[in-house]
Amino acid sequence: MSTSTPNLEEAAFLRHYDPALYDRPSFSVDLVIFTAHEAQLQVLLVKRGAHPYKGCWALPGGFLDLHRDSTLQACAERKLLEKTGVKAPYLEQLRTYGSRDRDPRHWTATAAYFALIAAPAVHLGGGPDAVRWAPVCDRAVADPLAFDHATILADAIERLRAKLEYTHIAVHLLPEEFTLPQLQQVYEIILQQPLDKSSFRRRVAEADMLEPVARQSRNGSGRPAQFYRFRDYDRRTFFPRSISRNAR
Amino acid sequence: MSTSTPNLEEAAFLRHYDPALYDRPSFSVDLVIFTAHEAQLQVLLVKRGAHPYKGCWALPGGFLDLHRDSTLQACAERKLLEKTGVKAPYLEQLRTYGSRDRDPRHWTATAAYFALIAAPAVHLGGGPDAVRWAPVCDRAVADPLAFDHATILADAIERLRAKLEYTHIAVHLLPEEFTLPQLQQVYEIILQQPLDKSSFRRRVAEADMLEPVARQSRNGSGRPAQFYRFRDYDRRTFFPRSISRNAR
DNA sequence: GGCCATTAGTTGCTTTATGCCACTATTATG
DNA sequence: CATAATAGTGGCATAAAGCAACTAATGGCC
Repeated sequence: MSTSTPNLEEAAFLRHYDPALYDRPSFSVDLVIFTAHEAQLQVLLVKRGAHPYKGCWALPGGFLDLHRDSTLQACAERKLLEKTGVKAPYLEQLRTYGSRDRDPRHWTATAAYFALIAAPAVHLGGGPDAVRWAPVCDRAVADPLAFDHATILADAIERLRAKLEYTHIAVHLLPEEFTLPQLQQVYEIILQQPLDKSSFRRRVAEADMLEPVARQSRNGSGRPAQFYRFRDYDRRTFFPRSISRNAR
Repeated sequence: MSTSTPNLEEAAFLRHYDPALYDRPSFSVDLVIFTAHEAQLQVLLVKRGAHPYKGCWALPGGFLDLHRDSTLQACAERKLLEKTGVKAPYLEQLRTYGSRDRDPRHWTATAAYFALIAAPAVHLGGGPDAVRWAPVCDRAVADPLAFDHATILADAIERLRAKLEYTHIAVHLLPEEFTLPQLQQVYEIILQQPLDKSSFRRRVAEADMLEPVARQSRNGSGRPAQFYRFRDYDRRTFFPRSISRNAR
């Protein structure tokens, strides 16, 4: 990214030569990387090292590399790998934010993606940037975010909540093998309301998404819980009803 | 839009001058404009007058104008107005498609929007382009479409179907005043299955979205139907359950 | 006018899903 | 061996959805 102002004479020439070439917004990809950890939904933030918003926390991201990235999705996958060192089990485009005002320098657009990863999978601190997990509380994090990243984050949380109702993406916030109480806790963390155990289990059973594995938890006192594995990561099936109807 | 190939020497200079300026994909906005007409879901297509895909049907759209459009949404609104002459009651971003391959010339990205308008509202044939409504059958139209527009269309239909289940956007496919049988027909057209009249009306009544107006239909034989008006275009309320559960 | 076809709109019963709460099961701990 | 703690099941009251028969209001036709 450059902070120099365009040479207007040159720009005018280029515009004449090929209008489509010059009339392009600066285009980047930003990531909203979620994990569920310690009874909280958390999002990965990086501290900006350059102006504008220098020193401010922001969503990880960066500009497209037209030579390396053959698709937008590939660019998002590359940046995710660079930031977290893992290939996320779930990565989905959120939407694209484009306006003259979102960056004080010029017209910019950013394609926002959101990713779900299991908390233990990530080892931060690889690069020189300051990186941290920030707990999400009521559609936002405690710190102010650069650009329109607070809006992007709020939209991502809304999308995540909505998709929890009719898809099984919650499993991607857990390790490959997990228990039903763990899964229910993920739902409760994200929907921010307690769910009825009996109804929750009935619904999960009806969806027929999980297969038991020969393993049981040993978490201190109490009856050990059965571990399960998500049956088919490719299949996109739906709950017959909204799961938040199981609220108590 | 230009079909000339970039001057590589010049491009290299510009890249040196401002890497962020040159490393940008060509960026456009495409529209999926839906209407419900004659018991079919229809989508607006234009015939391409330039290469590539010259003579092929395509979704309407075009490049951003960084001087006129302050946001992506504004650009979509402008193009919609240019194509249809109306301000659509519903316009929503679908997603952005970007890859090296979708245009044979170079790396391109397009932000796709979908719009819903009432059939009688539109008067086509304003511009020199060939424009037509194409009936949608099973997530596609009869003709092959330019670029990846068939994919975009399929995604738009999927989004429309999904949103029909939990929002009231269907009303935007009808004139301001409409009858319940008309509304039910819109649902049946898009979901492609007959719905139970009694359950449908019960659900619409529970949602409390419509207010009756002092007007009745005179459509040939049969009892005249009550007209209604959508109560609040701004409010985003939801059906408590998926409406397609009313399938017979 | 009277009958019929046609479409709009209502009612009530049956079936299914959900909310709720109590119950059993299996472990650790003292 | 009792108790606390967590996992998991069962049953019943209530609410919603499916289904089909019913009434209502219009135009067309004799």
